[in-house]
Amino acid sequence: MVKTEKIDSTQERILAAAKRVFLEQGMAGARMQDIADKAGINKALLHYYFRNKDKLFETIFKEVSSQFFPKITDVIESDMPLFGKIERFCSEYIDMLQKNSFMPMFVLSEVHKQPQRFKERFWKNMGPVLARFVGEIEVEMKKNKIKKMSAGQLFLNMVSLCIFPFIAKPLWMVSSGMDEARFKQFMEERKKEVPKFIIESIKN
Amino acid sequence: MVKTEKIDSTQERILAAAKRVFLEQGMAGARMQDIADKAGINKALLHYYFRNKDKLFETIFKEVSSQFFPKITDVIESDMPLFGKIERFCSEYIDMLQKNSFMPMFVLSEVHKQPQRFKERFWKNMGPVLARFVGEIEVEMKKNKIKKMSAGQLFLNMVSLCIFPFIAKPLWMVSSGMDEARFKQFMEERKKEVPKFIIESIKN
DNA sequence: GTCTATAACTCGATAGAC
DNA sequence: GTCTATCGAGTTATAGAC
Repeated sequence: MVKTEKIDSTQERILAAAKRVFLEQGMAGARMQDIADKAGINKALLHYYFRNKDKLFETIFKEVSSQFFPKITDVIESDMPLFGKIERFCSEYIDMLQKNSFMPMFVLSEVHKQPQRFKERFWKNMGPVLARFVGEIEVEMKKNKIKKMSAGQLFLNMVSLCIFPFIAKPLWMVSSGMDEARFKQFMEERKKEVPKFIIESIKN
Repeated sequence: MVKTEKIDSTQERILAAAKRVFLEQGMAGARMQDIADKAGINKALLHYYFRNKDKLFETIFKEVSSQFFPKITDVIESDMPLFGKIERFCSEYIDMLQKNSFMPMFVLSEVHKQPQRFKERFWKNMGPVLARFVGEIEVEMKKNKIKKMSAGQLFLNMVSLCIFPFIAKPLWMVSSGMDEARFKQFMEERKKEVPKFIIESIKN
């Protein structure tokens, strides 16, 4: 080996720590000290790697939100029939969120504070793909393959059913008395239940 | 008049200002100075009325989250048939959120940070009511009035469809290019669309 | 009750040695 | 690259006059 890759480099530990802290606390709530502690270094070194908090946040937000959307692209771009796409769209989405259940809260609460920034940096790729999906739904309606309704409303229904449970996760767990394992199982069932629920509603 | 009620008392102005600021910024992002300014007083006086930021926050959170759930109680406790309840549950809920679109983000992001606190202080009243509603749904399923599925999943679907659009409002507006007026109209349509969508899916 | 002034503190950021 | 020490801005909170 000519080059030694330090597998657990300082930079990587910083990013991992920052991700945890930002996802849990949001930009305003996160503390550089806390990130430094979790990365096992001190604040000065943190600033050495990422000039300031804003740049660090930016990096994490980019990473997180670029994971968050694009897997979906594959499904939409595929040549499956619509019901198949809906099934896979929902189950893939829920699956991804199960592995990253902090993401929706994080992304949404930051978009909520900086909508313009989000639009400029993250929407340009994803927008057209989703627009195409909505267009495809409209075509199926015109052909009377599915019930006629607003395609925008239907799309919003779809993402609501997938994403909301993860945003409401702490509330739901506390309210229903579910523990982590039970919640996981409940979401597992949802991968089938959600598309079934949707298709049941729109099929002719 | 024996007693003069100062209709726009300092305390009330503080609470109104604090509500605005906390709803927009969350606990961590809100500044006492900002609240004081919006209330037209200074920080010292703010501390005179509410010993510290935490106590002030607590008060607002209590007020906001106690508005957030209970209107729903009336609908659930009424003696309408199930489909009627679903219709009114959704339309009332969406209506309430239209007037307070910051609430869901606020409540959820704080519950997310302090789940236990929420459980202890705000769940005791609402829990049983919602449990009764879910129970009623189960009964209708047993009687084969509606399709059989998990009543918990159905209930979660219902609240997801109502609440999520308001959480995603900034994201949705940026993505779809809707302005405030168009979004309002879109939500107006949703008051009919959501219950229709649900009932279409569960009816026999 | 309300104000001015300021203490006390938190936190992001930098200087400078190693 | 990494550390210790410290600065300085911004905030919460209090003292004390009116």
